[in-house]
Formats: sequence, C-alpha cells, structure tokens
Amino acid sequence: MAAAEEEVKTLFVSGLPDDIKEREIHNLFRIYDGYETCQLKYSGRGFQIVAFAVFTDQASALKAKEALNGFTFDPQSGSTLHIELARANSRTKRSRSEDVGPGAAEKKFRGPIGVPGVPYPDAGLSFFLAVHGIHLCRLDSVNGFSTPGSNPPCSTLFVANLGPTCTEEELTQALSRYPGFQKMKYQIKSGLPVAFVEFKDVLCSTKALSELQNFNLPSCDRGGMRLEYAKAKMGQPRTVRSTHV
DNA sequence: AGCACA
Repeated sequence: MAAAEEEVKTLFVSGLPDDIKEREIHNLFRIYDGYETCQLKYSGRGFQIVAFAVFTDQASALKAKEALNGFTFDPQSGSTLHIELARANSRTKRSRSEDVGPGAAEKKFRGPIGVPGVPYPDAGLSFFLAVHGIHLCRLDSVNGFSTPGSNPPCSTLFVANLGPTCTEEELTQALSRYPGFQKMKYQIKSGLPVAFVEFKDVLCSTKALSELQNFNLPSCDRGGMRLEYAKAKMGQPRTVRSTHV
C-alpha cells in the first residue's frame, strides 16, 4: 500500500512551555471536531517539547490549527503556540509501545479518556471556557488575571499606548476577531487614541488581553499596545455604589 | 501610566 498521497491529518505543535503535560495538549484539542489523540515528543536537536495531534481528517486538523495557532498558551511565560501540518502522519497504530523511547515520559492519550467506549460529551460552553479560559491560560480563577496594581477583571478592556496615527479601523481590525468581541469605543485622549472594548464576558476579555498585550500595530511608534481591564464595565454607571453587591 | 459612555 504505497500511500504516496496519504493525507496528512496530524498537526505539529511547537512553542510549548517546558513543563507542558500531554493532558494539556489533549484538553486543548479535544473540543475540536475530528480530534483523536496526541502525543508529546522531545524535538531532535534542542530539548524542546513538541506535540503531535492526530485528527480523523486533514480538514478537521486545519480547522483546529486555524483556531489555535498563535494562542498564548502560557501568558506568564509568553509561550505562543505555533501549529502547522506535520510532515507525516503519526503512526497511531497501537503498535509496540516500545517505539516510544526513553524520551516519552508520559502516557499517550489514545482517544478519549474517561469511560471506555463512551466519547466525551461534546464541547459545552462551560467546558470550552474551562479549557480555554482557565486550564490553558493557567488562570488562578474564572476571574482572570487579578494582578496587584491592576484593575479587577472586567469584560471591558482599556487600550492605550497607541500611536497618534492609529485609527479606529485599525484597532477594530485587531480586536474584533477575538471571540466574544461586542463593541469598541475609540477616542482621542490628549492627542493620543485610547479605546474601550467590550467583550461578552471576562474570559473573553482575558483571552484578548493576554494575546494582544504588547502587540505592535503597524501604526505604532512607541512599543506595543497596552491593554488593561477597564475601571468600569461599558454601559454601567460608575456612581451607583449604594446598593449591595 | 492616559478609564468614557449611559
């Protein structure tokens, strides 16, 4: 069977932090259609860890790649995923597990874990949020990054450190592609643009914040843009403090 | 190091 034209349905994933666990990669991919299994490998030269994620077909693999490429895997270390189609498919046969070699410290995920034969329940919203907002970003809580000195997590982001020529259109382009984007308010504050950007919830704003932090827009003349949780959620009166909660 | 709109 010379599968000369065998469709590559495996993704090659790099940019992983060195304390990555196979479980994390598994949880990253498992909500995507067609995902089957993954394994970690130590890349040849350096001692970088890479992962191979196997899908049922190339189209599914590419969809997951599109969704996750560039994902800031670990905001604390700045690790950003780099995903491409693998050069060849993983041998996913349950062949000799001896071929794993000394490098592979982890057990492989051969399909869904949990009850044998019972697939995962599909990706419900809470699961999606749990995986992407909490587990993958390694947030301490569903509230996002609550770092001392910053505002508490908020679904509205404040964007600053933009160049004087940064237009509303440019900013909108950068921000509106993030999941949960709702609206942006752009204004000039003492000659420089700033913006308020509303997201569906804190997890969405957190993801955009962590991925766009320090991003260099073409117009920028002063280092990357800076994002913070806004002091007040868009559309919420700030003066109402009398009532509880 | 800059946080408005309702």
